[in-house]
Amino acid sequence: MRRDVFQAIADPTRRDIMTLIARSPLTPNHVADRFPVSRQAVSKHLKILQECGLITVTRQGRERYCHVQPARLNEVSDWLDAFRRSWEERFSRLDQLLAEMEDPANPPHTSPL
Amino acid sequence: MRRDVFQAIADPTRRDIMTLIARSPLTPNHVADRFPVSRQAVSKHLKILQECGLITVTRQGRERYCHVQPARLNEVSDWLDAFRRSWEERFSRLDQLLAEMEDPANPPHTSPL
DNA sequence: TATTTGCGAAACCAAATGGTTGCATATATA
DNA sequence: TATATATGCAACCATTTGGTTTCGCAAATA
Repeated sequence: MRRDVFQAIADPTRRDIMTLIARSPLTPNHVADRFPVSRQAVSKHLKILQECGLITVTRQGRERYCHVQPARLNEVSDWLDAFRRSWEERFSRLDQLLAEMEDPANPPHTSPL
Repeated sequence: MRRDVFQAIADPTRRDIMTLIARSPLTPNHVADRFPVSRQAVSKHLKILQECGLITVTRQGRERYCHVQPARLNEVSDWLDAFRRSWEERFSRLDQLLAEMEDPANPPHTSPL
């Protein structure tokens, strides 16, 4: 099974869980209280987040606290940055730009980010 | 079927396709040449990217050119920004911080991004 | 006109996903 | 000690995913 950060945040519930426990660590039960699915479904989401390092869990007696690990999201922003660099590189390649200007299928004036 | 930007970029092949055509628009066949899967598999990926607005396709005779639409990725960076705001808010809430310092299950010195 | 080329659509398939219910276990508490 | 609480794990299920092969059709070309 694929288990990477991009796949982890593809699910809207998992994104919401991340944002929720970013404010303050919560136990699985408290997290589950905030979502319309079962405790076990949330538990699965937490396991996936844990497996790709987006959260860590510390035990405190019979309770477990889920803490967010924000640094792991750098993988996403790094990819976004690399993508944007590729996009901007397009405008610095004169030959490419000239070719596009002569070819109506490749409009050169598509707006950047 | 879910069809949003997060789900679209969850697949590594689709991320690579995005980065590839960010440099310059390509036809589906040219895109497929760059990947180890069949042309039809790539065609499906392109359809998904198109359905969630990450690429647009212009026709030129019997060829189609796939163009990246970078602005749609703002949905991702917007979520990252919102998440980081939530994370930073954690440090501005004094009561929360004090509670964490007294509770070893909630370490207050977890490193930010 | 006959053929090649570019590409989408459909049918099919194994695996993954996101959910459920039920059970087990460890820790608090009465 | 008996009970309640917090939580993980396993089994099961329907749907989605990512891939394949096959077919069809429109546009270019011989």
